[in-house]
Amino acid sequence: MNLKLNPIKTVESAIFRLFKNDPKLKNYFGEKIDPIIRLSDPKFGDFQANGVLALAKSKNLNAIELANDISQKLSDEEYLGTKYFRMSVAAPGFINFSLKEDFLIKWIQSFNSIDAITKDISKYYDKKTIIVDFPSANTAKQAHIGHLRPMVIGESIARIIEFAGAKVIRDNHIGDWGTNFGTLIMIIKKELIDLKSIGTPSEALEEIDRLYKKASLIEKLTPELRDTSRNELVKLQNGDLENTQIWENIITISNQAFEELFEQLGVRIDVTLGESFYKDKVQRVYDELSDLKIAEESEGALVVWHNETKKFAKNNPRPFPFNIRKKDGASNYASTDLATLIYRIEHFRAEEIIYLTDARQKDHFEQLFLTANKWIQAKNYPKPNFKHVWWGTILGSTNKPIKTKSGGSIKLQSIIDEAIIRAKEVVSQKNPQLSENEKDSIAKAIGIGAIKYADLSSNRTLDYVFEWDRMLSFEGNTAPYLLYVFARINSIFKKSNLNKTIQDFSKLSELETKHERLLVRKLIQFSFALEQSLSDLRPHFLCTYLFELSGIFNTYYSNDKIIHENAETQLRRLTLCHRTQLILKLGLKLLGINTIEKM
RNA sequence: GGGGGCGUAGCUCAGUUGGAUAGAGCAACGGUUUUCUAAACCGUAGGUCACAGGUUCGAGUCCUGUCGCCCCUGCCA
Repeated sequence: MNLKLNPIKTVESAIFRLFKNDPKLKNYFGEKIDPIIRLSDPKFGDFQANGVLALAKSKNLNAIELANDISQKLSDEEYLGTKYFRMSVAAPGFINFSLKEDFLIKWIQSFNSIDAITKDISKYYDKKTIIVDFPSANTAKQAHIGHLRPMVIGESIARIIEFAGAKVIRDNHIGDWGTNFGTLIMIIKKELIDLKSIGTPSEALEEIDRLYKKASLIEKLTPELRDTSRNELVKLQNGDLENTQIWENIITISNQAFEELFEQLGVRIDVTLGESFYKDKVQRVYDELSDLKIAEESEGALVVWHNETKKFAKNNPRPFPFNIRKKDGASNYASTDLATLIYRIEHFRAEEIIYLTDARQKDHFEQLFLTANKWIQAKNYPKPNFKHVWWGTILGSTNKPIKTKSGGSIKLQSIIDEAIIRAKEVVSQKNPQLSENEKDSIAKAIGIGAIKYADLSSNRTLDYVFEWDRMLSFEGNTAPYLLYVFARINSIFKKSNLNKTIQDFSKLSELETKHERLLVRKLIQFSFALEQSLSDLRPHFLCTYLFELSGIFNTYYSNDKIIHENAETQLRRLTLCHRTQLILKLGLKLLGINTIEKM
């Protein structure tokens, strides 16, 4: 048997082979059937094939008889055989599959390292070039809680598809070319501010943020200043040296301040190409889309209608065009996104582009993709896949979007700081004997891990409620609970005299207890969870799995003594600890969460 | 007005894309430690899956309608 990480694949390919080779089945159903194999309730087995029911129905056959026929044929050595799988049929026509002991052992022996797992899973994307557009940091403004989800979800998705074999380019598409720069330059000149002398990047950014708010207020009181600002913006756009210098300083400060956050949150960025980079590339968008008659003038602006989609059709009572050039001739979000998209195809040879934003931008991306596809088709450009990965809002305890008491947005840095402080309080309380350094590094891992895990563990398309006590709790589906299991296993290895970095754990002796078997079966389900997360780019499937794995490990731990007088038993149980740790570390890594050796 | 999302236990959430008797965690109640980290484990209780129809062997999941909440709806990104 060719062992696959995911045994469902093995079962599936045996069924496909059967339907290809068996003349009777092939005649009746053809080769393109879907066996619909799913995990099943443990009392029925490990997996079940639900597809027989539909097949039987399509030809008016007795489903149980068909299921019996198929499962009997699968027992042939040519297909699944009987060494590794046990099959049974249940009403009204399910085929149940159980993994036999030999399979459990063989699987554990085969997938004994990250490399072994990587080798299997990297075929999923097979070196496809994928641009992940995140976290779209803004400039001249401090990061707030709204930046949390793009950083956390984006990083996790990037890691997951990278692990699945994609060549990932993380492109931070910064908003560095807005009208706000006129206002900022105005106030900076007016107050003779030297941005470089302010302090650290985040302090400087805070000052810029404050200056902008102040300037907006002044503009309201003295409208002449608004003209000054507009004039500064025009000068900037025309390449005025002094204004360009100020603009560059602001961008540099913003990027540096964001990098501090990326560093803390473990976000990696490959390229940072903002709107300013595309400012000389939007003309091509206007030209080509106009020439192709994809875009047309409307109320002075250049827009794209999509008549095949009711919502974006021209004859809609309340029209909703894709506006790609404002009536004053300026570019906007849409023009830049189109220019960016073409650049990514031509320069990066992107085969897939994943955009990460919140739910409110769904219409924009629907219009963007419709427009891009028409453009690409007309010009015969290479056509990548487009995906919009979106998410809901972070809510406060009142079930309204989370805000500070005064109604402002909460700074991302203050969230991180508070998480670490809260985590440290708990660590100090639980383990007062640790050194201050140890407490700090543990608190950092737990605090940041907790924020991230809270964001990732529920379905991203839903809103979620931000609750400190829950995310930092050591009970339930939380980062601390998972991290604890990891640390606990470390402690076992320390107590045993086996060095897990030297020992290869390549053999596994016969399993003895029910908890050993349950743990192995759960370990085997890893790839299933991973593939679920991959198929829809939803990390919460992986979270749910890791939580369940941890629970099963804890049960195992409290029932089966691992440090054992019998050397063989001890080695086997330590091997299971080793694999649990392997999967936990890998899974958490894919979520962007660092493990800690002790806590 | 139009479009989209959501509604599952007191609370926070899962529910394997239509499968077998709807699951966790918290909170509540009860139990487990001379033994590898009790930051753990085990148990009890808690449900008209918003409501009403429909589709079929089979619906929390798909379709229609109703109610409720949230978001988007021409030049912000």
